[in-house]
Amino acid sequence: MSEVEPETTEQRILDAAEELFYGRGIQSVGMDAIRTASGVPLKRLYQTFPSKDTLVEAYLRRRDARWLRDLAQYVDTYDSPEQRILAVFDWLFLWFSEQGFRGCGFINSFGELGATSQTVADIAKAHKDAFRRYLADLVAVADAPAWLTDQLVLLAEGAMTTAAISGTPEHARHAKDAARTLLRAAHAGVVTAA
Amino acid sequence: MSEVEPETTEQRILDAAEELFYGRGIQSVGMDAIRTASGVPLKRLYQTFPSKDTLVEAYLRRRDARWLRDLAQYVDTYDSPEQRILAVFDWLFLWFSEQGFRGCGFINSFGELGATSQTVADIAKAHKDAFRRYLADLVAVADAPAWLTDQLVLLAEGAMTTAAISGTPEHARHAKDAARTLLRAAHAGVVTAA
DNA sequence: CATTCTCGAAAACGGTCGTTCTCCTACGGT
DNA sequence: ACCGTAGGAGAACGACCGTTTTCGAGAATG
Repeated sequence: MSEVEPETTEQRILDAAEELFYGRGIQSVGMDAIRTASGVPLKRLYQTFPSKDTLVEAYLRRRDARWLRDLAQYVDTYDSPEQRILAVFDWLFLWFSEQGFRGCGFINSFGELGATSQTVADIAKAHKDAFRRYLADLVAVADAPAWLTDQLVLLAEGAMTTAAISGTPEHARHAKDAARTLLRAAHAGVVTAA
Repeated sequence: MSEVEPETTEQRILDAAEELFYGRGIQSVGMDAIRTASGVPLKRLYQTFPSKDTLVEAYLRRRDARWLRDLAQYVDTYDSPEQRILAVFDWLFLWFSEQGFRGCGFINSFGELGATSQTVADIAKAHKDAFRRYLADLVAVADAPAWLTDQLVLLAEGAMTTAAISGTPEHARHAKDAARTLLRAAHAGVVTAA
């Protein structure tokens, strides 16, 4: 019962791992760096996560769940279906403005390890699918055509990578502007087939 | 004068390096794999590129130039300013459909090494800037407002990452549909301010 | 107090990687 | 034929990394 700190060992490891993996890339971070950052000795670290691969997997899964939860919490502060769709891009702006923002952790890990690790590729795909399903719900509630979802996904994903590489959050505003135009066009029944 | 093959040593190295770096990620590829794939012995490899870092840099620079050149060549087969803009997304579809497509090499290398190597981060940024300038030209010639450029960039970048992770090229079509809608809205003078 | 057990710090191990070096073959010039 | 040199194949080296093991300092128990 020496639980002085509220944080469990697993959480301390995952906190350190997330900051390092996200901030520097996965392969650039050794287990020793995670040990130093978390203060958890190597022995206990390997008792909690039997390999670096499992730790990477746990990092991605926790980040996946928290990212979608935070997004939904923000969107839930709006009522109007149209505003809820646009709120997604406001939330992106807040995220892009955070110190240490370095793009989408799943796009980054897919680019780094997707060809090597099927697990990482699958988790990234599942994350993007979940995001797409969330947007599809918002679109359905707003009575917009289903294909608007695909367009909004592209704007959001494009904003993430562009914001990461350029280092400025303003691209979320541009995405929101475009989303508003597409939303209005969809509601107006403007069919954009060739 | 034993130049039987038209390829120079440097080209053979870069060809092998590009296929491996792009296909598996940079840190996952050792110099020995490049030696095997290129058939160039290690000694000559290091005479041509004094370190892995310089080889990575050369890989990125050559890919940058060729990518933009290929895009422009395709777009140049169209005359109408509007069709030239939309042709960008047709070219993306062709690119996404190529065997071994694994997303944008610059987004990938930025996610993997951008935090560690300022050089890689700079090259990725320069590549995206050049792409943006190219789109800005197309937009200007089409007499569309400058801010349309920002929106088109987001659609293109989003299509790249979404196509990479999902593994299907259709997202280029969705991006083209959205681009057409945004282009029409811009020409109609629909202001999308809040 | 003696003993056993727990646990953290750090050394050690095996493998890989970037880079250099060695050795050997083959050829060119005289 | 002989020698010098270039060039290629691969061993070698030093550093690092993921993982395991050792060692010693306490705490718990009799």
